[in-house]
Amino acid sequence: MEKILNLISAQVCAAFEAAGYEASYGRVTVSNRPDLCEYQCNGALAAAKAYHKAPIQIANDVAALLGKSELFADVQAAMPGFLNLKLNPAWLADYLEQVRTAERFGVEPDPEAGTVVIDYGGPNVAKPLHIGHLRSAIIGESIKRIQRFFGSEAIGDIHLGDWGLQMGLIIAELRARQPELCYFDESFSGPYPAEAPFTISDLEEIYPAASAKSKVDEAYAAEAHDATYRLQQGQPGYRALWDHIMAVSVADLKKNYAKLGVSFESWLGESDAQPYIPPMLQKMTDMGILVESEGARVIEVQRPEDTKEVPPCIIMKRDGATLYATTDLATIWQRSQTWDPKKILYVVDKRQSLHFEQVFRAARKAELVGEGTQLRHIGFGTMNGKDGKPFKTRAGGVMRLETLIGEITDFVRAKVRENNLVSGEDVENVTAKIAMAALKYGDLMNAPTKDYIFDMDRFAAFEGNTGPYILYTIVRIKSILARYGAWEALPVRAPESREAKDLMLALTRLPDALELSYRDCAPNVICAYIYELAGFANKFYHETRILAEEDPEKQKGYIALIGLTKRVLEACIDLLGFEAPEKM
RNA sequence: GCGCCAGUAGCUCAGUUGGAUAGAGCAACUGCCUUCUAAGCAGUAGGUCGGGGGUUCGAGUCCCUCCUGGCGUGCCA
Repeated sequence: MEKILNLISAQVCAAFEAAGYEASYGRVTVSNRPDLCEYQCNGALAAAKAYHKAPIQIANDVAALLGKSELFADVQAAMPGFLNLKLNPAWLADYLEQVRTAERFGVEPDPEAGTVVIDYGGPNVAKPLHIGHLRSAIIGESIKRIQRFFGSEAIGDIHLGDWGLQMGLIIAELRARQPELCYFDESFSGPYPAEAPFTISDLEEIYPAASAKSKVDEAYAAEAHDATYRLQQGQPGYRALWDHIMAVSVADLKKNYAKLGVSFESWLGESDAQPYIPPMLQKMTDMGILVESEGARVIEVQRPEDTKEVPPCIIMKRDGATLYATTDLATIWQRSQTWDPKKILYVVDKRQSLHFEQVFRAARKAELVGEGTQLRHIGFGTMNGKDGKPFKTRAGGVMRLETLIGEITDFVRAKVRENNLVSGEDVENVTAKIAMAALKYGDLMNAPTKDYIFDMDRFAAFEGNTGPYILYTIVRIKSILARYGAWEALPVRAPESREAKDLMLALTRLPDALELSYRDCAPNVICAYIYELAGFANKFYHETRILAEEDPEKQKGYIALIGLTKRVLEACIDLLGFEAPEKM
């Protein structure tokens, strides 16, 4: 359905035209002076120049015409030439009743929405998830849900880091520790054991140990490189070990992402892109774009219009090995052939922006995607500690995701018990929901591209602009609705108080917030919106005795209003990736 | 060196295509619970929007310049 600002603007534009001015000056915005009006139009100020007239005179002309409109309860021209508008309460109620009964609150889907692949995982196998993976997972999951809301067929792709030197390091270290294993016996003819010779805990210890050793021990590093090479050549024992590493690791990853409420439709990894590499290289060679440079094979991606220097995209190293960019390009080709997506979105640390710029340009040049396919890097900022430097634990290490979730959960549980509104088995259920809201909202409220300070105390506060505040608002409404009874069919009624009208006006702003968050892949816009909406809801709640209201018609109106508010808030937090409990 | 991003209240951050008096939260202080959940509501205090120029009726927002910080910058991922 048509957005309220467009309906209002249409009226004002018509008035401008009727008064003898260009219609486009009639564009209306939400007021930045809520004490004076609800909507404003600044067109008279802009028109003054073109018509060589005092802005206030133009505003007066238009105001006189608008006074008759049924949309407005009040129209004022204010110095130096603002048009201040207040809506007719009855008209507002009619509009909101349409919103209430419409599919998806009347928000129009994107007619251009197609298949979209979203890459928001990137965890390395054999390494525990740490807080560096948090933003990608949380932001990516939210963007996926927003894409779906607007009609996209969204595929979350975890894109596992399951290939390359890290795997060689693990294999080399396993070989150093247990050389007697059959995987290292080249004469072994199989079959290899079904059971892995290690657990996830072993792997999580092995990888960092091997990585550290390789940095100081050149011979060891060479062995790791050799193991990587042999694995990539398909040596059976190494391949069997790799299968074990994958099975153990993926099971653990699934468990941990599930705890976060994050899921993926595709569990492919870098290894799955490998078969695409040889034909891709052939294609690039045939096209004549794969050129030799300083011993490496590269694709030049500098463009004449560039003001900056863009280094070539290196496809093959001097020693013939492929690298990160090669795999990413092959993955693009793979995705393109598998899903033919309209968009591929990468939710990856913003420090990799140059890498993606190079890869995207190379992909275009090599025609790995159709021209209609949008490639976009949604770079997110670093999570810093209170000192402004990348977040570290007290011991100086990287904090594991499990630890973080555990700490927040413990805090919330204590608070839930203290509150005493839930008991028994519900405690854990409610605790988990609140903890997730605190964690996710705390992250998503920041613009993705910005670095932000990760402050455990702030997550623990739960006052003000936090996830629990949003949940609390919903829970209070739910509590009233539960006592009232059937509320779903009650129609919206014209507001009689300032608080009711403010809440209704806030509800009409939903489409703008959602569309902006969709366009910019910015969940923070939704956070800002629901914080504002929750504020108006709490003010209304505070000023209005709902259940004690004696006039049943008035009461129905109140119930309809908070019912719609609840539905909107719940729809929004669903897009953010969390949900509200019944009590808290 | 070059490129990108940032600098707004004590702290953490909003601020849509330039519009009226620059907004929140936290921290501080003051009120409001025998009444639908006080994880709430109302209020007080706190600002040369990094500095300097410019564009115009009007600049936190656009242009130039300088300062400070972060990140990136050909064979790691």
